[in-house]
Amino acid sequence: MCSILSTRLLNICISSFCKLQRLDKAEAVIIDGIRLGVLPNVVTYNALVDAYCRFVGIEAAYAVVRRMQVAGITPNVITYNSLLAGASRQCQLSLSLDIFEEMLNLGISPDLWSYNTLMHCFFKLGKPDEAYRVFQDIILNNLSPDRTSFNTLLNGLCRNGYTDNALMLYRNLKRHGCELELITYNILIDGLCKAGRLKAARWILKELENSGYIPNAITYTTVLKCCFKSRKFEEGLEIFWEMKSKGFTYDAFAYCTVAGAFAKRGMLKEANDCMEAMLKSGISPDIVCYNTLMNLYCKEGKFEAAYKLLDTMADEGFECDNYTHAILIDGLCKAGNVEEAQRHMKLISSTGSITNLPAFNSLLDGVYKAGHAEFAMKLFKLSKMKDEFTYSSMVHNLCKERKFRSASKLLLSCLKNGMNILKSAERAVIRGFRDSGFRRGARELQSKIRMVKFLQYETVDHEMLRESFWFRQIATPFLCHGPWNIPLVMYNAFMYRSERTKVFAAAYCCLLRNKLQSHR
DNA sequence: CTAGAATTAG
Repeated sequence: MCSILSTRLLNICISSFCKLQRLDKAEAVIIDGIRLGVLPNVVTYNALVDAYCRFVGIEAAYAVVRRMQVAGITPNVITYNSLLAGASRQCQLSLSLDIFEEMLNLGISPDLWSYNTLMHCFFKLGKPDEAYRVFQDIILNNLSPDRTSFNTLLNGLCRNGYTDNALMLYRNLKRHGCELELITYNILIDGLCKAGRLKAARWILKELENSGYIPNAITYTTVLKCCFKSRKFEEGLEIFWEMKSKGFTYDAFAYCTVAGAFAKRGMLKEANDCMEAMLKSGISPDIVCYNTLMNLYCKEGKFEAAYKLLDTMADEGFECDNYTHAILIDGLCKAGNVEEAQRHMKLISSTGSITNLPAFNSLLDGVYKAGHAEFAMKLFKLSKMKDEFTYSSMVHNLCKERKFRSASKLLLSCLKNGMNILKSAERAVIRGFRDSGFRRGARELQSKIRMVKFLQYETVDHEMLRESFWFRQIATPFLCHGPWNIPLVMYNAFMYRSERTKVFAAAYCCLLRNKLQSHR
């Protein structure tokens, strides 16, 4: 009895030190405990594994797992959930899969947390199919998805372009009387805002308030960002003042959003004031704040200050990320110092192997604008990674040189690759043809664009239809009130796929179960 | 395990 109590005390001690990121202290306490005859158990080691995952790395966490095995303690689901969450946090998909497999091999059956984490990981990596398969697994393993499962699903659907499916899932959850959390509404509002569907977002905001919740700082920041994105600057500022008066500016989020919006409008003084107000209110800057400041210094042309900021960041223990480098490289290019930008690009590509497409895009644009058109074209052709900005920048630059034929070729190849191009780039080429007297060329290009888009849309659309259908069927098994209300078309599809029918039935049963439980 | 901020264009 005594030893159980002591181990419990030990665990409380360990978990406190782990939360404070004092892993050295935690380790010391374990050694002291062993010396005094208090042996650590699974709980002790699990706290350590989680802390190592969060603050050090997966490898270090695995070292703890090996240590516990040596000590004769078998890792359990919670150990593996921590490892899984750690890998997911770092977006290491293959590692997550390995961990999951290892877990299965050891005969540890995953619980809801394991599945939720895995699902989140797949969504984060832009693999909604895999994520959906995980959701299927939850049901096939006779587990009931909880609120977090649905929140993760909603968030993942929104982030992967399935806003409609997310909305449908939301409606069905609501219709079945599931109690929604504030976070659920926030997820949806953010997803809808980012998809540019302001009307729907406003509607959900209203439903949030109708269900008795009060919008929190996150809701406000989401709406704030949305205002600036849709160029409702004044409205955004008003919301910011409201946030201030309600005490929702206790962290850096709102300040960085507003400062970023000011900077984009060229109102550098106001942006600076905003950041200064933030620092004055005692918020300690994080990496995003530093990047926002970096952007301001670059836009103002204060490169000395920018480099000094790099030193400050290093002193404070912050490592530069892709944003930092992209901002600096873009700033240097826009200031006409392409050589320095190239030097910095070389520096970051020599130290890390991570690709930084925004930085590359800025540099490419800078090189072209500095008069090295051929070199830029060579870089463009050599690069494997291209996005809509890469193409748009090239098209714009070609148009400036009045090379409309090459520009239109590039534009069409961009669309054929299934990528969008900025509307401005499209307009530039068409206007270019028209203004230089090639009215027919302009018309031809327009119809070609329409054609390519149509073909693209056709293939994409079928894909989307099918996808959305499966999502509706499984991820939102509550689309219909019951199997008896399924539209005939869907019913036929169920008949073809007995396995999916089974999943649907299981999902429906589990929903009923949840409903019954919540009524009790 | 789930929600908000920072970069490229216009």
